[in-house]
Amino acid sequence: MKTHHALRTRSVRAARRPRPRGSPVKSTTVGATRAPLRADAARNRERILASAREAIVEQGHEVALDEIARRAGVGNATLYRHFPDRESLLLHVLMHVSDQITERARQALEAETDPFEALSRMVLDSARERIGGLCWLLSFATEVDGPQLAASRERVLRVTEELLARAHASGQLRPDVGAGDLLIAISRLTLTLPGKTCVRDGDMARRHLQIFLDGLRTPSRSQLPGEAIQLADLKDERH
Amino acid sequence: MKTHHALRTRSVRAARRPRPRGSPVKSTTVGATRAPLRADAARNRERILASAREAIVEQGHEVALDEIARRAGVGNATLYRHFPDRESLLLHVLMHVSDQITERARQALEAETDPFEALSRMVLDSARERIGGLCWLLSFATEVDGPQLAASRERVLRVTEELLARAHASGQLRPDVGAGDLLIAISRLTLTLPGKTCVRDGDMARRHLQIFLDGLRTPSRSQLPGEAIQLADLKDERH
Amino acid sequence: MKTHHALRTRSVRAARRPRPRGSPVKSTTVGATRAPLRADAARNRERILASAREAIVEQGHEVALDEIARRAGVGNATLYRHFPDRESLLLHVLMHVSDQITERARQALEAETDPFEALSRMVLDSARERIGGLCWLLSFATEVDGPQLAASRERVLRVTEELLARAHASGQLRPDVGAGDLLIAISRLTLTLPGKTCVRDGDMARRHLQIFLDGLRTPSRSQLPGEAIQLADLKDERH
Amino acid sequence: MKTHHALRTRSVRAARRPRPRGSPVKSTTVGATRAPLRADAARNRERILASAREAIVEQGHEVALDEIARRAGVGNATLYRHFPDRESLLLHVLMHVSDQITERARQALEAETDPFEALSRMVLDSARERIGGLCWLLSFATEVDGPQLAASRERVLRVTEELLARAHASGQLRPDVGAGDLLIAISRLTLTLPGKTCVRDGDMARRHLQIFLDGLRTPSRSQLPGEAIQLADLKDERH
DNA sequence: TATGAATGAGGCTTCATTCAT
DNA sequence: AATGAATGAAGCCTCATTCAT
Repeated sequence: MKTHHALRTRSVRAARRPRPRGSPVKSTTVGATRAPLRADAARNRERILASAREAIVEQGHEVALDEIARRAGVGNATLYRHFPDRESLLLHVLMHVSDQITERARQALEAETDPFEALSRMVLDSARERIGGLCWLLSFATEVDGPQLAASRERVLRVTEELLARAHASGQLRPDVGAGDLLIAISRLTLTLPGKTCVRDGDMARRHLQIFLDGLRTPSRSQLPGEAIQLADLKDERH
Repeated sequence: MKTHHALRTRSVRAARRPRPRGSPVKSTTVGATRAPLRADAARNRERILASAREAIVEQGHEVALDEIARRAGVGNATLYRHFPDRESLLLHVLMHVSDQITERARQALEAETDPFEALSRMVLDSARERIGGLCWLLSFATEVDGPQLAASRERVLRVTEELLARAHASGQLRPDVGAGDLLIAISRLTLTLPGKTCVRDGDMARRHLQIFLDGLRTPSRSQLPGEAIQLADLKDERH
Repeated sequence: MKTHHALRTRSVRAARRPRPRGSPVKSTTVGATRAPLRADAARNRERILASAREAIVEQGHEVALDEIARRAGVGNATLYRHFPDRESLLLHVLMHVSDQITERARQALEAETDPFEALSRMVLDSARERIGGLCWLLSFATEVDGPQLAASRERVLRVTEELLARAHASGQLRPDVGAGDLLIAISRLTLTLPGKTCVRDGDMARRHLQIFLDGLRTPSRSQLPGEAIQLADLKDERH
Repeated sequence: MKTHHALRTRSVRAARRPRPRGSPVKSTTVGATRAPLRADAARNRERILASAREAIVEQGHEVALDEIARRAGVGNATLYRHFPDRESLLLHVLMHVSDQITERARQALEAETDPFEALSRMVLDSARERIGGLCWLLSFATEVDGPQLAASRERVLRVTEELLARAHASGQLRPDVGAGDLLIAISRLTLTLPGKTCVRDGDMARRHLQIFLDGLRTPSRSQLPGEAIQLADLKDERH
């Protein structure tokens, strides 16, 4: 009875119960704020998200929710008011991260004239977000928690493809890599290692991302096994 | 964390005893099986180790021990008999993995004439072991659980340094990387991603390791931030 | 017993945290309720303590915590919320018992004019508390779990010494006994016997305590082996 | 759902299963050895009993059976061959203790001319056996494990009554105490205290038994509450 | 609305007992 | 006959989630 854990490694029970749907997911980024959301409530929400991200980076993606609530300085039930369950919270953190990467990638596209430089900038900026969790977002369901997550996902995918397309076009990027390769590799190289509270983790991630980028440049120094991982390959692989 | 017995008679006894046997752990590499270990028991032991590795690869390093026992087809207590606690089991799995990597690296050193090829071979072979757990082993205590782990650790470290030294000497490897860089990057790029039971994970790992290797070649295509991570940097980083 | 984290991510987190709150333990004797504690929570807490005492008396000090929780009519985790572990619960039960004995001893000191009568009254009153657990309290660490226990311990010790001192001074108490003798003997003669749920246990305890008291009177009817057990002898005997 | 634990506090399961009867209980003392019992087997049996007694004295009556087996230097299954379950082992230990006390009491009866001296000697000798477990034997079922336990029980009861009868007759022993009082008090005052590995425990027991004896002498220094506990009072109180 | 408290399921570990050499 | 190994049922503790203030 294999259980393909996803964002809810912690509780198996959740899978058994009827998902308590109907949670008022509120957009965290740009348009269409569903509910106006009182000022203090909004502040709480942001603090929870920030604490969650911080806690995950420090202790891994299985942090206790109470720990997150404590860091945010709110009661645990408040956390649940904003995010009906663990999965929801994590997804929103990922969305947040994703959106920030998207934003930076766009800036890179605008600011950098050299396509490979733009790509590099996006990759190295991603390292700053630390959680190698983009992968989850990418490989994870789109419609699960409303269209916002899907949108967020689409945004980062599209901008990544754009970056790659330009880099490919410029002839600086080896042709046998796809957006999937890039995103997965970023995820992995920035993933928090279990059992390590190594301070230099960030440094290492940057070093290794740089090496990876160097390996992406033309002329290709090797023949890659398998085929380029495209965006489509990252969809629906779960379960 | 001082434990004051007396009020917790329940669980104290075990702690008082000098731990019956220091786990009969027979060396997984060379020879010298410590304990004769009955035929069926030995089979169980191997099945548990195999199941553990498999389960960890599939579900992450936090798999329930009961799950591992179930996969191995033994009772939960049997698992405990062989490995007195979670830590012990994981350490033995890591040791097993480490030893196999060491073995392959040695073969690469012998068989390959080209130093960079030898390095590549070792790196790509590592991917086959999947668990990006080497990192733990490397950064983890040496004397804690007997000399076997220390030995295992030293072996993989030494062979890695040897590979790098030769590659550096041949001028094919960029000079600003150390054994720490290599091992950490391998760990990360082969780490099982939470939430993914993606079948092509192995393929991806190999692709990305190859790209990483390409980035390691001379001439250096960039200036790396920070300093080369050496082996010493991986030691004692815990706690 | 060094614990090396990293390989046991599962259970480690809790240990890392500085233990959320230092148990809201309101003083059981005088005043100064530390934490306001909601009405129902306070009720639960009292019920748990009462059930624990009852269960210990009936089944010995190794009763399952789940059993205690069941008797109290609360979930097992609720018990944990109030008392983070077995030790904590038992200590609070002991504290409660100790404080009651102290209180009664003080009343005896005030009310009784005859010093030996005061002593007798304290001893016989102790029997009513049943749990021969004072001994633990006495021989147990003082600073370990906060100052409250230390205080509770000191109180009962001091009042006992006072009672003995007066009885000695009056010439009614044989000189070769100390407070340690008294407290240990009380502990033993009121200890719940394993395997007995004998209803007359209390009666027996009182009978035997009375006989013991008679043996304490002057003139001494024998020469006691060994030396008088003083309070200091009861300290730090653990581990 | 109160469970009246007796000799098997440890496992509740045992109570659920059909008692695996038919164990070849062999007399440990005088007459009628059922099975000849090979020499080495007999030696094992004695070593197990001795280790059990020692372990119980040191660690309480809940020692792990494996611990006892280890002390005896035999495999755990060997222990089970001799004593089909925990209960059986404990009962035989008690029987052993009981028989030794009986023996000493008889010697005291013969050797001492003064009846109270004889009583004292028996009481103080009992302290040497340490386990305050006689009580179990006394209050415990008689027919459970064959007639031998019943016999052992009867023997110690009878000799105790004889000692008391003579002491009463001599006018040295206060009249309001019975054999039950004596045996229970001995049990309690020699009971191993949980959480204490106090070396002076034996000293204390002797001191307190002596004080108790002094309290038993005439002239009575008080009026005892309740009635004298007779032997009949100790029977069938369980469950 | 926000929060402290309650809960039950589940994980890890232990141990009495049975099985297979 | 003796033993090492296996087992399943608890026990203790944790934590995601729900309730009641």
